[in-house]
Amino acid sequence: MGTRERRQREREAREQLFLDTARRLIREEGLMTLQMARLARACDYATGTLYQHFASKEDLLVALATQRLGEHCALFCRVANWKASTRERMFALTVVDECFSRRHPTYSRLMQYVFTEVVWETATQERRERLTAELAPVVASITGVVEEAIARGEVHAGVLSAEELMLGPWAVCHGMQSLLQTRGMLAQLAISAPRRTIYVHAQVLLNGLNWQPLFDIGDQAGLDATVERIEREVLA
Amino acid sequence: MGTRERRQREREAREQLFLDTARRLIREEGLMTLQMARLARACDYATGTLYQHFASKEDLLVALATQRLGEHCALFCRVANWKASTRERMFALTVVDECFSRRHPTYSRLMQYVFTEVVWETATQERRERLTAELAPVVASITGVVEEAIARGEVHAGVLSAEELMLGPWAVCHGMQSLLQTRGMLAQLAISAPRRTIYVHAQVLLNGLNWQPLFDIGDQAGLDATVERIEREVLA
DNA sequence: TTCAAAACATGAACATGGTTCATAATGAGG
DNA sequence: CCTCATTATGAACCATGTTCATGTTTTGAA
Repeated sequence: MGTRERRQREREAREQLFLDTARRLIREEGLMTLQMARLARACDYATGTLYQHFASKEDLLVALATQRLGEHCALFCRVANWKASTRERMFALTVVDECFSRRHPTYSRLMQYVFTEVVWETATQERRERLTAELAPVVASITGVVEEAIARGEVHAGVLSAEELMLGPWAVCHGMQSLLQTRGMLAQLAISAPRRTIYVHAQVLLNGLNWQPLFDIGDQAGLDATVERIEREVLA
Repeated sequence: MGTRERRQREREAREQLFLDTARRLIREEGLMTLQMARLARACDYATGTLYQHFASKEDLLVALATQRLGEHCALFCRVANWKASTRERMFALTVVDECFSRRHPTYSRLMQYVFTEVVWETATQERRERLTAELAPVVASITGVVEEAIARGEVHAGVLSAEELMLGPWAVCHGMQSLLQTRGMLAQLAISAPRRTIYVHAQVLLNGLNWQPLFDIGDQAGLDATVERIEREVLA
């Protein structure tokens, strides 16, 4: 008698429906106009039913972010296990991250909002933990790449731990995207090729770490080829 | 007869009172509990009076951010005009930024929130423009440093424009601070010395750009001395 | 000094939208 | 078919941002 299980499955399917619909509404009408009552109605459920799944609006947003973050982290893990040099893998993280953001335009805005004090502190502890839990495996994977590079002598960590070391590429990638997406910033600066700028600076940082084999920063064609190869082999 | 002027001055003083009190309330009780009615009451004014200064709550927040951003940019301009090598000045930007964030702990959280779609799009166009206007001089100053370095042959821009080039150090600094302040991130990673990590990566990036004179990344004492000197000479 | 008009301050009323909960509907087990 | 537990419902509730009719103050001319 699988009654219990069937109910459970139905419940999960409904939760997914709420999340998918919320995502659609956000995509179509923006984050700020998302309304709990309208979301429930759009799914043909009452408001109260929605609240059986999510303790608050903030909770829903964190859940939404967690789901996409899961996909995001899965991509990173794939990069970490990619058959390529440690240097290429480190760079591939940036490429993959940039492509993921481009494929999901509302994702980074949602993330930015979710990590805001106003949202984060209002969400349930459980939701917050479930989000941060997504990070653990990816941190482990990437730390693994860094440690492999250190062991092979392809990079010299110096005073930094493996985790402190990987924070650099992460910061370049995250910071650059954050700046470029901030309205009124791109207008201020004359950035003709934002993607290329991100990639170049990612390579610059790795060169600065003396991560072997060094990349010739002036080699535009080589950079394009590398990016193209990563997209082909990792994002297929 | 300076009646007109007196009224104007009183009006500005009141606006400042609102802003200062808002800042205090945010510092004491957090961003999310800030209430317009309570803020007005705390200043011994009616709610409506507050709305004669700020079109909405979001407007108030943008105004608040603009004010601090003004101080922040002034510091950056001071760095740009500091009597030191271009390399030292570029690095000093990171140091000054980090110190400023530390001195004003609620500032970066406010900024993060203000640049959120939900807040930014809700604020008046005028307020937004006034905020972005603060950036123009600082972008010009720093671009000037970059161009000076290029002219002196202390750095080779390659395919990047001066503005694209300066985006790198900016992104490292901003991205690193953003990551470190994101709750549940620091817990995940074992970062023992966040400040040092920021500084090292800033130097790494500049080395990667081949920005002369190169810095010995392993030289912990030299780094400390440089930071100490910047704090003394620029932040005095 | 007086007074009409303009400017301004007030805070109760309003509007919006997140959240709850009394009630109704459902369906499982007997 | 009945009973009871579980779940769905959506109108009512509540917190807060915003407005606006009203009262007050200031201004400048008579």
